[in-house]
Amino acid sequence: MKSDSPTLKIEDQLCFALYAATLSMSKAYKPYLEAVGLTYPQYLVMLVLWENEHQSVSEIGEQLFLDSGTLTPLLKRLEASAYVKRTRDATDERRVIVSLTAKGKALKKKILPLPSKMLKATQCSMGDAKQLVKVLGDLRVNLLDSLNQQDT
Amino acid sequence: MKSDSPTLKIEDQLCFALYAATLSMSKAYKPYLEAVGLTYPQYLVMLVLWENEHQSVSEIGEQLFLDSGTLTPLLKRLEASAYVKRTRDATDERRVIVSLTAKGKALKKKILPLPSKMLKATQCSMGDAKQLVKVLGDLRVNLLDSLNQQDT
DNA sequence: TACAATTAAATTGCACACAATTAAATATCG
DNA sequence: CGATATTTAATTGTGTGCAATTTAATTGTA
Repeated sequence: MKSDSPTLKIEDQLCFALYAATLSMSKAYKPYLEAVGLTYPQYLVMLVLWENEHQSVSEIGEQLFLDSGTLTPLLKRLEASAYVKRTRDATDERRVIVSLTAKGKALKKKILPLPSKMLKATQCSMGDAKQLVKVLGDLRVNLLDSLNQQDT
Repeated sequence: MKSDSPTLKIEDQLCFALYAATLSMSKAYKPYLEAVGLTYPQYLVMLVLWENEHQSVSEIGEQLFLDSGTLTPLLKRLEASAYVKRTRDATDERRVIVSLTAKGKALKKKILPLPSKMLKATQCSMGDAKQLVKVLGDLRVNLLDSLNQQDT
């Protein structure tokens, strides 16, 4: 099996395979999330908050690799939907603490069966999915590392 | 090795691993694409046009899984950058044919080494990358198929 | 041939992503 | 203590994605 040098054909591009898979994932989630009034990135924020119900904007951003330019308006929309509330940290007024409301906490139970539904949609086994999560995590780390190495 | 049922932990989610890897891929491409005045989605359109230099908006959209709402403004920006031109199809005035300009064709040579640079950034072997492209392609197909099956 | 149905892009409106800047609060250092 | 630097969110502006609608052109059909 020959291992040629990379081409410019769209179907050979790892970047595009990733891109298209991610868009299709978001589309696959959409009907379920629309039913509870969430967008896909808002769902990711809720996942992070279900693990720890009080977090600053930057703590949420570190886990999702998103900055305040993305999160601030998204969190305001989540607040408008009554899933979270935003309060200034009394001990450091620069920080905004995002907390789950009762409605936000209650949503967790409703969402619980979703990952299993989506796993089924992927047609992956649990083992396949776990391995893919690891491969994609390594890929992310390597790509972000490459940005911090100014040489080629 | 136990294969439990899915959790809601963000780090276990395949959807998030995909999402974060895609964002990091786009960030990794950015310095190279900025140097030639392209965004990442514009680069994907150029890849498609380098394979076939005259295509309608919908033909481009079929390959990239994007619709006219996304492509029309993107193509206008590519036209403003003088990489493509847009003309109505004389035999069917509903269709807009997107074509490469001389500048657009010339860019191909400059971009040619990029996939190999990016492969290096991923730290994947060519074989790893090819396999991942296949897995992600299957995933995309399965996810989009799941949308057309109205039952659970 | 009229005329309804279909098709292809464009448009509109909303929600991300993200770079760059700003503003406010806190920390640091002379 | 006070000036400066740093940190944290918010803001601004650009460019996607995508649903829903609109407009124009073509096709199908009675």
